[in-house]
Amino acid sequence: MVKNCNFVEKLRDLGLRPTKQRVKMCEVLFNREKTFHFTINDLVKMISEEMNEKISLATVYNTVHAFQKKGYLKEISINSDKSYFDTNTSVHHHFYDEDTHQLIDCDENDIDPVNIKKNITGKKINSVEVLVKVASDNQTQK
Amino acid sequence: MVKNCNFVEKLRDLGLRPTKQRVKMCEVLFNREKTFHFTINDLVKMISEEMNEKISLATVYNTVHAFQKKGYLKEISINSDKSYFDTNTSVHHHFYDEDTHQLIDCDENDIDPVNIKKNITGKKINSVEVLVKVASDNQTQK
DNA sequence: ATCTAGATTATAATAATTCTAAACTATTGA
DNA sequence: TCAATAGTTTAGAATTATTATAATCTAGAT
Repeated sequence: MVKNCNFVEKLRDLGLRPTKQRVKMCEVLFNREKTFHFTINDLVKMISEEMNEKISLATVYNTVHAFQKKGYLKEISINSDKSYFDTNTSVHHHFYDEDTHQLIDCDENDIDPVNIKKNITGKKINSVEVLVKVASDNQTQK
Repeated sequence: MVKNCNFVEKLRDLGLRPTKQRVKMCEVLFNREKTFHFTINDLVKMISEEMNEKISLATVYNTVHAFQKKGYLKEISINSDKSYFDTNTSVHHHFYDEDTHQLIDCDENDIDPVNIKKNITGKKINSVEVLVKVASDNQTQK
């Protein structure tokens, strides 16, 4: 279990004032073995269930966006009615199960490096993300 | 200029009743040299400006979704507050300009085929999409 | 021409997200 | 230490995209 103190330092390093709410959110998001994906709604639920804490929805939005801007969280490019975020900020790809709407991380062995041959003058590549959509194989393939 | 009649046939082939609204929407969407990307809002504007026609918002949604289900339109997996659609239904990838929020099509020469080594039992791959995010190269890189 | 399933429509409802403005608090520096 | 203040949090309202509803309409079959 990482001490709160670390998050206080981390937040300060990011230029974010280490408020009670932000530290709590860090604990919920980053005090884990594994990285994971979540929606704002998931996160609010986690905060109230795991931490028995209530943080205003507006603050959760603000903080998630602040973390994202600082590169502490990553938004996932899936078209959906809601936004998905990822605590794994490294460059990696995803499988998306269209049946269950589950998002599955790939590691570097799952997909070979993508070779981009196009170049847009004056622009640099910020990220390359592959999304592999999968669905049930058998029966009446829709 | 493709005759309406063709869209009537096309719609029938897709199992969609060729109503006035659907034919009009086909004209706006597919009577073009080039494929393009749009949001529902863009499309409503195009219909009213280019065709001087008014189609109910609900119908535009219904029809776009019907076209999508039939594979006549493709939804693009960009996380955004609104949904983007593409009249180019072939498998292709995108560049996304984070400065201008413009979406640029890739053709098959721009990105080498992606080699997926992961396999999920019982699931088949429906699509593989690469999204390359680019932004201004020079100055204060954010 | 009539019937009917499927479409269209205006409008209401829903859901995610952003805005607002008042209350609060971490930090600074006197 | 303590007040000033800039940055935060908050509840609730506002906004925006999308979906649901239910009445009306119409394409296609009989």
